Amino acid sequence: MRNRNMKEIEQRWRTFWEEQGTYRYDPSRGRDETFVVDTPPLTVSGSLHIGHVFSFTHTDLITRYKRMRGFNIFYPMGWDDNGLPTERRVQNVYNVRCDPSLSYDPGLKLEFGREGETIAVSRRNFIELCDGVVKEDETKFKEAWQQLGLSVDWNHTYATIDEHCRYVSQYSFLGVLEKGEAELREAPTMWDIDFQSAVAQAEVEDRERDGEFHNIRFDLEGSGEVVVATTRPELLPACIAVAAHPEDERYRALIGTTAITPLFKAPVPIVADENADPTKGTGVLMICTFGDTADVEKWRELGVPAREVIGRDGRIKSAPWGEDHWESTDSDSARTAHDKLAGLFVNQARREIVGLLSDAGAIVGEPEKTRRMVKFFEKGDRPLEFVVSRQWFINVMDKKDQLIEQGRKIEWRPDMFRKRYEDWVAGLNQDWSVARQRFFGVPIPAWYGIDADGAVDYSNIILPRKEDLPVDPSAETPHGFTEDQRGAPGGFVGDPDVFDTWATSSLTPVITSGWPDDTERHRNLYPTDLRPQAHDIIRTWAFTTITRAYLEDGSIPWRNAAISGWILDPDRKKMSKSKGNVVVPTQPLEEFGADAVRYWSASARLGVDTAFDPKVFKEGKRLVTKMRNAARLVQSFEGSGGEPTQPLDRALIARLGVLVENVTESWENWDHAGALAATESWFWGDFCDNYLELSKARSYAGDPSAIGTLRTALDVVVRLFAPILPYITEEIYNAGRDEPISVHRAPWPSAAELPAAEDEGAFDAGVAVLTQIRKAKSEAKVSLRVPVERAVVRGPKEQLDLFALVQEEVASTVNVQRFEFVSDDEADGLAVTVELGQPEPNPKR
RNA sequence: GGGCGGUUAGCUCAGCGGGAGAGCACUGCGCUUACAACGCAGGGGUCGGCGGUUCGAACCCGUCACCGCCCA
Repeated sequence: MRNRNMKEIEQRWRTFWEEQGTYRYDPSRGRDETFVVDTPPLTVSGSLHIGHVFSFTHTDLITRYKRMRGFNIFYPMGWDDNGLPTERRVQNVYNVRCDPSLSYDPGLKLEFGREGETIAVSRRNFIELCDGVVKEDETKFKEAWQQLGLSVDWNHTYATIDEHCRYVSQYSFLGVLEKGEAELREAPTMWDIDFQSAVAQAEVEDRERDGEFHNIRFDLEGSGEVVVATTRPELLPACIAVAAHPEDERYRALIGTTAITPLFKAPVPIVADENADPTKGTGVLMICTFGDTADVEKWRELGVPAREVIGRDGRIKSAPWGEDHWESTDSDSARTAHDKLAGLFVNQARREIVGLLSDAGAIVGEPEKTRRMVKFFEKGDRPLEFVVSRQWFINVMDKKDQLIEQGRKIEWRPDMFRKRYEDWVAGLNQDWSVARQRFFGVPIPAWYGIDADGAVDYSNIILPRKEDLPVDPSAETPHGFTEDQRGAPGGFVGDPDVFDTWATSSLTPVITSGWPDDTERHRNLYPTDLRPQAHDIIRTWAFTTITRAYLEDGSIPWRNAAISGWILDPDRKKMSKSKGNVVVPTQPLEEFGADAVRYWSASARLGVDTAFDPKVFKEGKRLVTKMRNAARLVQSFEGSGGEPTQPLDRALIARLGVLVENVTESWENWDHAGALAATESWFWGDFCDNYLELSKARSYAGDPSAIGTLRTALDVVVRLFAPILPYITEEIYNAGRDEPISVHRAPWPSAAELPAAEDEGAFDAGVAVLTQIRKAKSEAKVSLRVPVERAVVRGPKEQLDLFALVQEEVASTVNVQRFEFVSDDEADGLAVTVELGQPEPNPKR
């Protein structure tokens, strides 16, 4: 019943806010009175979970506070729709795969949730399907955000795949390229064999896997042998050196000599390497092209050509043993061995080569079980491989110090996340790989020339003119060429790749600011005031955004980074779809209402991971109900009331002033949880439990001082709660108003607006006596209405005098017929003894 | 292995140099003219262990243990 009521309230005020434009940004106001939010573009991948609600509410809280402080709020909304999550979803719901070699089918109609055989579709058809799915999801998400009461200005909405974002993304990239900070490089890159794409360091995670150390005997040139330990024997054909720690006495003499690989008989140098751990395996390891980042580094140091053995499909490639840099002292047996591996997947090849080595007597002892860390694409299922490919990189390795310095100019809230950022930047080991060999994304704006022989000349990069952006090089022709030159000698070929999602979402502060064309708007909106995000994407979103801003003009993109924690399941595990422990917000929003869900979010401090606990929703709902009831009582008294003249009323106002100051300070310190706790405790304790009860007799009698105090207190406390509970506060604020005015545009309360008043201790004295009488009745197991014939209050004279100021209110609240005071200056506080009378007959019964 | 957090009542969490707290759960009482989806009251914790600084430590320092996250 009340649920439906709350739902009606939510619906009514949502409509009101939209009609009134309560949350609209005013472009005519200057930068210093504007508060700009850099909203996270939410990944549109099908479902919203409670963690999103949590962190987005945090953003809305501070935004609403700032709005009431008089700021002109710029609070846009973004959707991150390009990228893998959308492609995956489209592949699943339509059961298709993208085949760029196919041509566009304008009549393609596919049923949502289609079963049966997987259909291959053209790139353009695939993108159209992605566009469709994304539109639907955006509508659903928008509905959820509005229900939650986010004070977003929906006139400023962007999607990372829309034309404007493609424009900004490509424009910015061309600028980075012009500055010489983007490069096309053929280099070993981490590669996901399932998604068939390069991935960046930020998207990689280590997972622990079982492995086995195999001890492999290498002959030494001349005579002798050395035993190499490896968990990846299938990389033996790619071995370009073996390494031991320079301090390892056992092998020191071998450094600088040459070993011969078994099976392939390739001569390889024995080198010193700090990375070789003498305690692991035999202490001697293989350097291969490429097993890991350390191999890549060592390979660069050695300056020898790579022997690539793993293909983009994850299978072993064939190799021209005996030719070029595939030297072997016995090419025939090398070819024979290699032929047995070619075409196998990595793990198959591992078993195969162990057998071959074993047959050749090159295995020493039994394999030793081990746990090892293996690199995976965070969304991938099979280990990453390093493959040599041509990729676009943005230079970051040479800017670590500057990027750390940029991070220090930003206020991180809480501050510990600055450290997280700095550690990530300091630990970078490769430049930022921005190209993805995918389909649904912002195309890389480049073509490459084709020379007279028909070969692509990657050094001849053809760029679009800025006025032609955004472009799709696969479908559009570069300026000065004609479409029939595509793929022809002397012609061009389009870069088939798209940007990684982060390459575009790193630009969110300028996507919304009007950059680069609307400079006036940009000046008013950049840098932004607030970057809200969760801590897991500091290495991606925060890092890439700081990087892009630095590369563009040396600026910091935002003044404050407010970092939300995670919502964990009750076992303190991160919620994730794959674990099946995700809570969707629909049910809590329906059952408890938006204000209660927001209360739950607001009760957690920034940066703190919190276990999901639905009891807090209940608590929030209880507070909402309490407010409605208290407001109903206050608003039921006639008249507007007057100035507080009674000691109790003046004390309440004084205490309210202290509360306002404390709560304001909490907000200024980005501590919404502290603000909520203080307001709630004052409202529930001082106001409802004590003041409301103590003042009742006077209020019912129409005392202007009491009624004025009630109205003032309610008005202020409603505004204090407004950022957190936007619906119920709007409802109370406007009760009885003919023309509604939004509380969310009302000024934030200040102590100065309150009538001057003092609290010398009468309130506490009254409450102390009140509590003791309540307790006495409770212990006597009688109703609070039972009269007290005589109550003796003993205590220091000073406190008795204070109590005397409010004794009538206490007497009427707990039905005391006569107070007696005993002065005792030795006493610690006020002590009350009561003599109870007979219960009055209850007229209702 | 390095870094960063955390460990406070049965649960979820505040407090961060001078009274050990809130909500929920539990117990008792009470339909008191805003509220029984409520009110009033109560029980329950050597604030992870051990050292140290201090007149005084949950709070500062050191150390250990366990949990989580980030990175190797």
